[in-house]
Amino acid sequence: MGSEALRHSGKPRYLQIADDLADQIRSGVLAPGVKVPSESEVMGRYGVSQGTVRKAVAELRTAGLVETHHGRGSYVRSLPPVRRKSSDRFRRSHRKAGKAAYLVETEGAGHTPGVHVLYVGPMDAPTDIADHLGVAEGSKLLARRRRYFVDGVPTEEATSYLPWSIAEAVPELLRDNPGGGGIYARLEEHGHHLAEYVETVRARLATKQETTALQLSPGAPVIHLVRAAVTDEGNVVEVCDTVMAADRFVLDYRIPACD
Amino acid sequence: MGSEALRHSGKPRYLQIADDLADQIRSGVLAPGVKVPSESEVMGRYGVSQGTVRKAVAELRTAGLVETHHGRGSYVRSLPPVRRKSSDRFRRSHRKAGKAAYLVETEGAGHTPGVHVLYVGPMDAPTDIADHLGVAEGSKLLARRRRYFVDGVPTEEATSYLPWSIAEAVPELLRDNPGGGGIYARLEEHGHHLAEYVETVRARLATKQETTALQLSPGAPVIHLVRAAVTDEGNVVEVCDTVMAADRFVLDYRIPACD
DNA sequence: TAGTGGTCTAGACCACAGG
DNA sequence: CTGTGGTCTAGACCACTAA
Repeated sequence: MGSEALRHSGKPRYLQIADDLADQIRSGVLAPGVKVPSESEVMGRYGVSQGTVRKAVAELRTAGLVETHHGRGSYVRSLPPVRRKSSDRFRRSHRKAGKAAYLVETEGAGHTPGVHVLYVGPMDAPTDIADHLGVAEGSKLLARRRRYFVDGVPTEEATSYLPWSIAEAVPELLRDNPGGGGIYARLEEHGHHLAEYVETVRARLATKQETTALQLSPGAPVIHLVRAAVTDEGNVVEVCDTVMAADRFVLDYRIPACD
Repeated sequence: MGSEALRHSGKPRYLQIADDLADQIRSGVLAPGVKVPSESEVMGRYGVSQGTVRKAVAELRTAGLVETHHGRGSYVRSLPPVRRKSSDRFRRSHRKAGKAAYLVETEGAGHTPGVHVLYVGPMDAPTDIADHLGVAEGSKLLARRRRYFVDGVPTEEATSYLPWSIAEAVPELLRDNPGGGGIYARLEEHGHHLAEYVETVRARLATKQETTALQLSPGAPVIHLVRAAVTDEGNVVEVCDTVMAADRFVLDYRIPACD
């Protein structure tokens, strides 16, 4: 009985099994990409029922150690490359090189970047975005939604929102590729001189859609970052809403000391 | 059979039940703090077995909507206070008021702050901290570990590390309460003029210990923040390692645009 | 003690992937 | 087709909590 094993160790059987497997993964007995023994095999090996094995594997999944695929099996997760989002990525000098920040960052780390444009076009302002932009809810905005990849693995999904009145004066913004230096370069070329960026960072569990879009395990955490670009006049001309796979990013910020 | 219901909706029964309950919570039918119907009651109401109900409740738990207590029942989580860590919280002018940043932030939001000092004393430098401080691994450091509360609920655990050579010259740092303005004020009084703070932000799932310390549900995400305090001379005099319950914080950063 | 959530079983059927 | 993970049941026993 399970209760017997429980008395022996003071720990649920499914956690013992999960720890056993986790040790094998961390020690390299089960290498990244390798198939984890099937449920029925683990059932036999430990003499437990399927439900117990499933609970054990669920533990490993939320710990980010394995990913499960219906009909195929469970596999040890290969650790994805970590990208570092530094706060000086918005320097104008970087834009002059003509490359977007993510390209430089990713290639510099020896990885292959990729972007997929999901949508570029008009959209009614959602409440939270409207708040940031200082416009009415439901106002017409330009939305630019794209998904970023590193070595073919999706890591990030970002949507930029701009008031339509600003966007229509900058024709490049309606194209999939806004050109060298990205949309901030285009905005500054059209007289919107940027003074600062304000970022707010949250962390939470991924929604079902995000789990799919970013190929995450259920229960995996994401970083939700909202950045507002503010001009010299104090106007917010763009808001960028980004959802990142938490285990693939580290955010860096430099805060100058002041009085 | 479950398969029948599955065909009807294309959705697993346990998710239907979870969604039903989630709707009742969001619509206010089940208010914060209220007891969720017991497993046996839900079993009867939906005509499913205990395992199915448990999976549904597990969903609500990882979604942060509910907390379960062995032997007592499940309760709708009362929305926790959100503290806003603005990047200007380290201004010297705030320190002159004599209050620590967390006190001002928490009281300003209408909540009752609390601190519990867990440890103040010497410690050997862990590798990552040693890297930040630019000292050898295993060097003698002063460690100051404390847990922060909001309205009695633990929200954050932070450890400050300082090279022992610096700490021993500032006697207040060895006391539980370092005095008005916190350790940054003491450091500046002793000639360490701070030029900037560098923060690195990660998000991940809580470990077992963190789950206990911060009273989180298993599988809940945390924000892991490491801040280095840098002097005019470019020396790192303090590193603060903080783990926060992700759903209780929003981090704010202002990034000045520059060339 | 009664009621609650936590663990476990033995067996069933389903949906998916691959040979 | 076989083997895999995903869902579900009916029933059992345990551990914790509160009356």
